[in-house]
Amino acid sequence: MGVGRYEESVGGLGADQARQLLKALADPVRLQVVQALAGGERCVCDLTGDLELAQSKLSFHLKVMREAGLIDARVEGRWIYYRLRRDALDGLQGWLGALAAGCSEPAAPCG
Amino acid sequence: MGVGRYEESVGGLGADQARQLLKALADPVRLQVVQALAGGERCVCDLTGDLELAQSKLSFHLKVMREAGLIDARVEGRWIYYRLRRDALDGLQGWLGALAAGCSEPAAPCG
DNA sequence: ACCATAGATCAACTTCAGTTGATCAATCAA
DNA sequence: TTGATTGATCAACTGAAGTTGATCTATGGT
Repeated sequence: MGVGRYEESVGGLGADQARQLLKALADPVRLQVVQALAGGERCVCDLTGDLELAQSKLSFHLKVMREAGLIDARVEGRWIYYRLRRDALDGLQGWLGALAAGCSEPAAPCG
Repeated sequence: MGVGRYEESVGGLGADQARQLLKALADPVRLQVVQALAGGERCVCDLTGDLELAQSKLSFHLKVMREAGLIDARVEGRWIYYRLRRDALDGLQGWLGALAAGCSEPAAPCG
């Protein structure tokens, strides 16, 4: 069988969606942002100030996270509020759960 | 053979541990390996064959995953069996759950 | 002892993600 | 309208992460 032998999708999320989300989370700057957003919605100007990040830097990372589906934006006047997407977090949790489900099977001896 | 260094018995993961795990998962090659291991323990030679990866390439990624605490190795004769660490997957799940818990709070208006 | 196989490691190379400073666009207040 | 502020975007630069092919070690079979 070779290619395609393993399920390309587990736990409701496609492998590629999961990977985008994981990648969006796996950066130190973005992790800071995520932790700031874990307490609730925040506007960009607050994030810039609290995290002491260059504006273009923060904007770059917000875009990565948005394109991965990890966060959502809401425009209000001239401010933009970002928040974590629960469906993304829940989806990843489910994906991890599916991985964990079968991972304890012993190997077929390889001799 | 070096053992993973993921050890946190109680409560959630530290942000840095979580980030190491996320990074270990957020690579296309490593994700293939993870999905192969999701069905249970496998030896390296099987992985090399099934995933059609260069041996040094696979070895590199296995090392990254091992150092992140995502997988464990077991030596048996001249074969080495790898498997996913349940504690790592469970830890990440819990970490995500903690994020999701408070993320729906509305923002304090920013004017 | 010899040889074949499993798998780790190394150095050279390449690629791509993140940083930086600048500029652009949109909104609001005067 | 003008000017100030929010935030996105762009191009040039940098460095870390991944790839490749070679070599090295250890184990087991003959």
